[in-house]
Amino acid sequence: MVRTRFAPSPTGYLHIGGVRTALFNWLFARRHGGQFLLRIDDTDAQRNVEAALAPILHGFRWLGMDWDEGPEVGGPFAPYYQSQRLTGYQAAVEKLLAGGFAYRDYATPDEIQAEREAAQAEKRAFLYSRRWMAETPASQAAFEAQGRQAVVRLKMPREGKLVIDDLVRGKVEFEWAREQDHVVQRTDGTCLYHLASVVDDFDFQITHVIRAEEHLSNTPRQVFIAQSLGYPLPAYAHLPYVAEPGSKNKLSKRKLDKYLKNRDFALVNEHGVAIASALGIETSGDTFNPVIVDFYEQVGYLPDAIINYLLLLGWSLDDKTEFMTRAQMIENFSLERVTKAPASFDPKKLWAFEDHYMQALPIKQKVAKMLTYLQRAGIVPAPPPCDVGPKLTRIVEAAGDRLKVFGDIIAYADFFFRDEIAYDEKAFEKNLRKPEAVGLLAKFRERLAAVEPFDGVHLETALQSFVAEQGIKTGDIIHAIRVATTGKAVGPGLYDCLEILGKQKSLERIDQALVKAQSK
RNA sequence: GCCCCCAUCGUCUAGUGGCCCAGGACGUCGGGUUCUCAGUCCGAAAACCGGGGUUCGACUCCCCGUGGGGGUACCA
Repeated sequence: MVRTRFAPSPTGYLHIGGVRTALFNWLFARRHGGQFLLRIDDTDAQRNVEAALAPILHGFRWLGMDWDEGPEVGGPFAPYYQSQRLTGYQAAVEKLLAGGFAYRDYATPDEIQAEREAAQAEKRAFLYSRRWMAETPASQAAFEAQGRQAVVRLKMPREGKLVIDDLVRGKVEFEWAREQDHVVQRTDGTCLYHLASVVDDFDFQITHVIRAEEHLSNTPRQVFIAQSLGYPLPAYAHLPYVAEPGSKNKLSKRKLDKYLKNRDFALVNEHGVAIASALGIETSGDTFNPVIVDFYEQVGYLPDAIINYLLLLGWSLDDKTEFMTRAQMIENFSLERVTKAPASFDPKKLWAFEDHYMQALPIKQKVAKMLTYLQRAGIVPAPPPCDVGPKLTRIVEAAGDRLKVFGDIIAYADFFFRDEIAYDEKAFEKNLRKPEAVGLLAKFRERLAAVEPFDGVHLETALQSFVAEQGIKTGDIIHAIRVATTGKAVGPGLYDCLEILGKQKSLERIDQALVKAQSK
């Protein structure tokens, strides 16, 4: 039976790098028909854990990574919150102490620091002298009489070595004598992460600890704790971290300013921020950006695109497979094929996956989802009038693969639904300021009024014959019509635009543009 | 300082001693198609960190550098 876990801290957001780690855990568990659980590392958390956890759980659900045990779903080993498991940690500390695997230490932080600095000055590895170690009640009392307070430290072995057979990295060796007597319990009685983590992994019967490589160096002390407590060891797999765009530095949420200097990152960010602004979402600070999963949900990316991209960030099936369904991912995932080197996050490639998945999405689903975006942006009223559906379907069809995320519909649909039109002034200047252009547009307006039925085929015929008669090229008139009727320089095919707009509205807009063109 | 991990095109990667004067994808550049944009089609440029070994033969194995990352906390 395989059991894996992901242990988020309730921070209020789900980090893209964390999702990658969670994904590999989830995939591995599903691959082997095991369980994936969520444990909440909230030992040093402040007041509102639930509020800070909600966006994280929401993100997992949105991405389709279900957990078999953990918050909200419970499970046989509940509770899954570390803050509620303190007595278990305390018991473990007692056991360590009783077994001689740990000791009460009365050194002050300054005294430890002094020893550490002395070792460094001599260029040798620091090893605590254990001068303030109390092993008997008598020495305890003596130290306490001096007003000293105790922490509990691990009494690490000082000879031999540890060999870990890491599922990603292979054999990794550590000399025990290089390992510190780490603190497992503070003077105030609270326990530290490593102890808690090991106890929980045992209690939850975790078989495979799959986590970021920053924990590789921490593994010896965890192994020591586990062995001292008589626990069986889980298998370990240390994943490379996710690096910054275009660099090998670890991706962190704190360096947003730096990432925004990366062209691709900035582009993806701006695109998302524009959509979010139209939706009235707060986009300031470091709560809304491409490092955070919520960004993608709000802007309207597809979970499958995110997952597929993340899957390939540090893992590959072979030399060519890029796109995989969930079932294929589960069927093929293996830790042996995880890369050892860090992989940098490339927003442009994520964008390419999004593009692919969006184009593959059935039109009905696109329309349904995009309608909610138009409503949220206030372009379409909340219970939509019944004619909106067919019209929106036409728009989505006409826009085609220009729509990369659901939120893109806002920019493509607003001129079809809104009465007033916002002109791209630059395009207007270019195409509608010259007298010839205005003259042609005025002439074509009359031609347009006679087109019947007002559909793509007839519109094209009308325009082509007009062009032939006038002895001009299509390009000489079509841009003027586009700007006049849609306000923009780019967009879906013009015949589609006119047809969707309808004759009346098309003529009105041309008239309006002619007035504006001649005003100035 | 000490310990550990890592190193193929700009990026994600394939490669487990000869199939590699290194393959795929994203991106980039050039061209075709087109009313714009998007797309699509065709084409191009683009990498084995450096130095020593081992071997008939190294991207692949070993050693030494160099570079990057992590740990060394009464953080997680």
